Amino acid sequence: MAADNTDDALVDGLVRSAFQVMGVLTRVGAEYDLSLTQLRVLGIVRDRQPRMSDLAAFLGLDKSTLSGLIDRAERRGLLARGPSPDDKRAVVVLITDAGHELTQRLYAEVQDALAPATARLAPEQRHTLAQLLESVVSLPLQLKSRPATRR
Amino acid sequence: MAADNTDDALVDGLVRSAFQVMGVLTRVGAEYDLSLTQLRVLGIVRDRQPRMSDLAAFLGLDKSTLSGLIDRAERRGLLARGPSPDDKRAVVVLITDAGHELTQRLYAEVQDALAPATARLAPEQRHTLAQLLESVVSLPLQLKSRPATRR
DNA sequence: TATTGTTATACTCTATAACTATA
DNA sequence: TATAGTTATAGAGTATAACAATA
Repeated sequence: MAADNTDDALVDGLVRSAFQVMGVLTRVGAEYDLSLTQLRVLGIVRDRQPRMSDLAAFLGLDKSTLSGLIDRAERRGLLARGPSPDDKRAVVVLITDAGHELTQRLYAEVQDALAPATARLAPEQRHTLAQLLESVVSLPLQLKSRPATRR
Repeated sequence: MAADNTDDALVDGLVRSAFQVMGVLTRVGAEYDLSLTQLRVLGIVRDRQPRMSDLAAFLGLDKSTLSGLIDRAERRGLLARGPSPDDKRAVVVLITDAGHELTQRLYAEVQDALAPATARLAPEQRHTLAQLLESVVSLPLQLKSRPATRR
């Protein structure tokens, strides 16, 4: 509840860097007519085949929202829907070849767009920052595209 | 163009932490029926009286988008419009008392919501992270709510 | 009965284009 | 002529509610 100056500065830095990164992602996405959410979906589905409901939960969106999102990406040939092997109600989301190519291009551009910002740091500072962010980023949200171990 | 593993990890950390922070902001905002953008506007207008066009430029939005945004916030009594002293075409955005109170509550909640994540770091690590983020966050976008020095 | 996904509906966010008033 | 802001319009993103199919 109580917060000292360091915490203020940290929260401020996290929030401001977040807005900056989102600005970059928004701009890069816009070049390809992709929203932030579409971009994120592509990044997630890039190496997973989640079910609609899992993806919705991971993104914090309603399933109905996801239906529309996937509809539009599917209409553009970036994603596809497929049947789930173990549940006839379920639908899994798949990335197409075109979607995969686009995603790779997209993420390379994000890296380039972020370079001017990260270049302000010395190599060992970049390393430190990467490590600290890794610690801060929570991993509680996990996509169980393949139930790893049933307990 | 070429990017090594550290850069990959850094960009990944920046992007993931950005999505995490945005998730927190979205959730906190949603408690008060405020979008991310509304939240951001409140944070900016908190200690500034920008003109509509300056605010739009800062946020990277079209002026027409801002008209709607301010309309809705004004309808809720959080913001108000006022005349610009030096330009009869211009409109300045003002925060109301209610808006100010809400903003303070909001930002305290964001701090609390982010605490579990930042608490994973030791105090001196928090300090380091705050400093590194400060270096990374660019300040090229400046709101000239009061033209500091005309040149 | 509960869960998965879709559809209908409504509101916010967003941009483009056309317009008014002022510079 | 150019800039500041609003309005009309349209598409995307979002949630709620109601529904069909499957568990």
